[in-house]
Amino acid sequence: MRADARRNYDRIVEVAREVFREQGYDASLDEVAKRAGVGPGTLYRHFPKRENLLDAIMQSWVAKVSETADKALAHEGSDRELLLNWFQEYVGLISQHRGGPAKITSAMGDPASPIMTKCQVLAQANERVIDRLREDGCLRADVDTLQVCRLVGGVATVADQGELDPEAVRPMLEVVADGLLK
Amino acid sequence: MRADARRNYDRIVEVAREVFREQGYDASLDEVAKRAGVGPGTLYRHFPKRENLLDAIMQSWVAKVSETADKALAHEGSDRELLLNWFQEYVGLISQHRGGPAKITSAMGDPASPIMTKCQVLAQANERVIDRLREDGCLRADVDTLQVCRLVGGVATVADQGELDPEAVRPMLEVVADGLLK
DNA sequence: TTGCTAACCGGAGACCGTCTCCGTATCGTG
DNA sequence: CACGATACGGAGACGGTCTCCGGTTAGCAA
Repeated sequence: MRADARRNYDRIVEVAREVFREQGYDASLDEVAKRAGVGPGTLYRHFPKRENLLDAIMQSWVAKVSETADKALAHEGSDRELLLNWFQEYVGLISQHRGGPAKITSAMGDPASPIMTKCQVLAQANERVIDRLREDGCLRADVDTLQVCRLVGGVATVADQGELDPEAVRPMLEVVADGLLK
Repeated sequence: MRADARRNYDRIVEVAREVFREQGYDASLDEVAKRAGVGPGTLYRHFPKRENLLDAIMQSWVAKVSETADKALAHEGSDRELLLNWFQEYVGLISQHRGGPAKITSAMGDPASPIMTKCQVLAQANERVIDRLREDGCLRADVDTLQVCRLVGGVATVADQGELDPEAVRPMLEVVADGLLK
């Protein structure tokens, strides 16, 4: 990759992160290109689909995911608190910008999506937490980890679309947690 | 309202119902106008915003909602089965076309949405079921009916966006139900 | 340094969906 | 039948997506 291409690439990713945070995942890509000081052509050559751009943005995100799961697993307290705490972190991780929860949750099971592998990292982080609780024997028998992702993703999605604040989200996560625990 | 206006109005609603069913809630409105044999101007005069059209489409829906709740309440069986059955019906009601679950669930708490009153009907139907179970004393103390709508709506939303089949939805509804029941 | 070529840029513009404006046509009443 | 109120519909402005290709530049080789 040529140096100027590299510069533009990085610039676009940086700007896109900012624009998505401000305006959500539906923001105009031409706007991103304009702010990055490049033509639309340049943007679309580097990122043919919107999701490719999202993929690049999420590069640093995967490290944060694992790290967050580690912290959650180190949590002192009851199983319920551990699970609930993780769920809240999970919601935070996928709610970086508007439209994120829906996008990430649906990409999780879509092999055609460029961000699927990144979503898998999240799914694996979740699995680590679930497995830990399963070992403790406090989970119901038939708990499927992908289902857990979908449930928590669903809560995050409605919260995102309804612009709910975290205080309204917590009780919903409690219901999900209680439904999973023995 | 003039007779020709009435005719066009009805025609548009009928066609829109069909198009939304085929292509989801994001379908092109010009396409709807074209199929209905009217100009875009006519469509947008009758329905200034997309949601006004949805509102008209849902006219007959409200009756079905109450009816469905009645049937669910008449259900023979355990409390859990009653709740689970209602949840499944609920998901079916809001999943008539792609994009429906998200739209309806977020409109429920949005006073600016033209379809809010219709969503309230659904919320009230849900409340009837929840109240009935509360009377039976099988629900946790702090169950909020709006939260229940959001939870089930969230499950329906991820199912809609991930194109999951009903068999994948059921276990998620079970988790929610179990989290609500004592 | 210079010259060359593959790699890259960027903007004009095609395409699509939303929505408006206003000249024209139609209804239905007197 | 005539006339005013009402409604129609299509041309077109607008904004977003994405492509194509003539022009430019980086970086290497001599």
